Amino acid sequence: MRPAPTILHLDMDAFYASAEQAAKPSLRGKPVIVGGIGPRGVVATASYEARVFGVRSAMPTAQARRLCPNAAYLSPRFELYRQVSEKVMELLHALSPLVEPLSLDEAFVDLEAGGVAPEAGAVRAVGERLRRDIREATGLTGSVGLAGAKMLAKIASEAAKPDGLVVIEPGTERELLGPMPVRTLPGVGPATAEALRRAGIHTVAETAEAGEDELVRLLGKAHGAGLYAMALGRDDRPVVAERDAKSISVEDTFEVDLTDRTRVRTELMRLAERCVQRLRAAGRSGRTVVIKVRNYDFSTLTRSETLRGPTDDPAVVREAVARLLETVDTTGGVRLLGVGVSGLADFTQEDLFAQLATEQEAQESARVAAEPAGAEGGEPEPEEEPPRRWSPGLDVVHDDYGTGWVQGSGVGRVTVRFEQPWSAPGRVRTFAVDDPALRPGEPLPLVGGGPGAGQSSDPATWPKSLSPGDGAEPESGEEISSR
DNA sequence: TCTGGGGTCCTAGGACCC
DNA sequence: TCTGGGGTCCTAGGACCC
Repeated sequence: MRPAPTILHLDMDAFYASAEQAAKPSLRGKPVIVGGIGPRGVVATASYEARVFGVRSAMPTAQARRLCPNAAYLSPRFELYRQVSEKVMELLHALSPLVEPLSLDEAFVDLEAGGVAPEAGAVRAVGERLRRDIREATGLTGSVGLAGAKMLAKIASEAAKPDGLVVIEPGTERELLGPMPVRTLPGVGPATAEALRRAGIHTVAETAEAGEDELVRLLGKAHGAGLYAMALGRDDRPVVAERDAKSISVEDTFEVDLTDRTRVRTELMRLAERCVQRLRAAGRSGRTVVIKVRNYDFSTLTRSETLRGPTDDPAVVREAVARLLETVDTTGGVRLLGVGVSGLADFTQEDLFAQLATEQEAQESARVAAEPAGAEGGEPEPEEEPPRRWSPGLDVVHDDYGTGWVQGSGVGRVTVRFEQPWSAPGRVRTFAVDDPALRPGEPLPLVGGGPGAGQSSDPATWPKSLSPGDGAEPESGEEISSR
């Protein structure tokens, strides 16, 4: 516990939903719900207008639709959220070298390490200026908590929401925490709260009164001792800058349970492929392969296998996944499948055969890719193009009407609203789902865009295609002259 | 009401080793 | 006759967080 409130916690307000409202003028002031759109989706973020109807994060989307049928239901656009997040994190790094991101929209900052005077007035001024800078740079609001410990800074930012700032002066924390429900403390979820409730413990003060021994008996060693310290307001955890990931995983929930064993296998192979792609993109390799299977009744199991050395070879991971699947009964129906890799290392060191095979494979596919289409004499690759999916909320570009977003689709039609972050609310038009004039777009900047700011309003200058590599190739002349 | 996707940390038992 | 103690690794499951 520091003598001054020099730990800052930033939490962006209803982040995904606010970003969507900033991007889509017609949604400002209206209930917006971002999350899974399908029959088994859940709410990621509800705008404050939607929360009035009782909609909350982690609620099934089907339930949200009953509570708030007139909200806009949008698929998440992580590309946009990442862009905004990067701007926010930049502002935090300007305050201190010690920044600990917790997610795209949340982070701790150690202001003491940033040289801010350890005094309430000074840290408050820094917090208020940060909030102004964030609004200016992103158009969004964030709430700030300041305290002498992480836990308290986080409780403070929660109390500050929305669009506020709260300082907890060291010395006042026990008085403040005492009457709060145990669920306020970090690490107390439904299960812990229930265990405590059965022991007659409901508030933070009662938790402290129970004593460490009793809490350890109820909750186990690490959890009990940790909770006791928190209840006393003791929290010396340091702010630690970004750590390397310890595992990478991907998973899919299916709209309808899978019963066909072959289908289960092919889906797992697809997931293995996606997992390895992410592993490689991160420049990592891993030693333990995990599969996850959630059954029709929501019971979930995992099976894992540790290899002799770390790998990032898709074939090696696929084979491990196939072996693991053999140990699982899937006859009841499978709701979710997942593949993960842990035991991550920074480099690959695997058996020579697999290494060689991978390299040969890569050379082969590079050679094939270099061949002009149809040069092999056989019929050209069918190039199976999956049907376009127009998820609500996604960016699109139309040859004549410009940039907009998908408002909805069905029965062969897609409805698009044409507006930009800097425009007035736009008009809606409907097209055939396979209209060649309509194509997927990219998120537009929330601020600093608009006509005369680098973003032309003339349709003739809009990108004709966003296929990978298009327009991204360096000019060959540039490449040569740069050597 | 019927439960996402991406993570982290902890516990506990058995194997194995010294 | 029958049994120590501890450390580390692996596997599986569970709680929790955003």
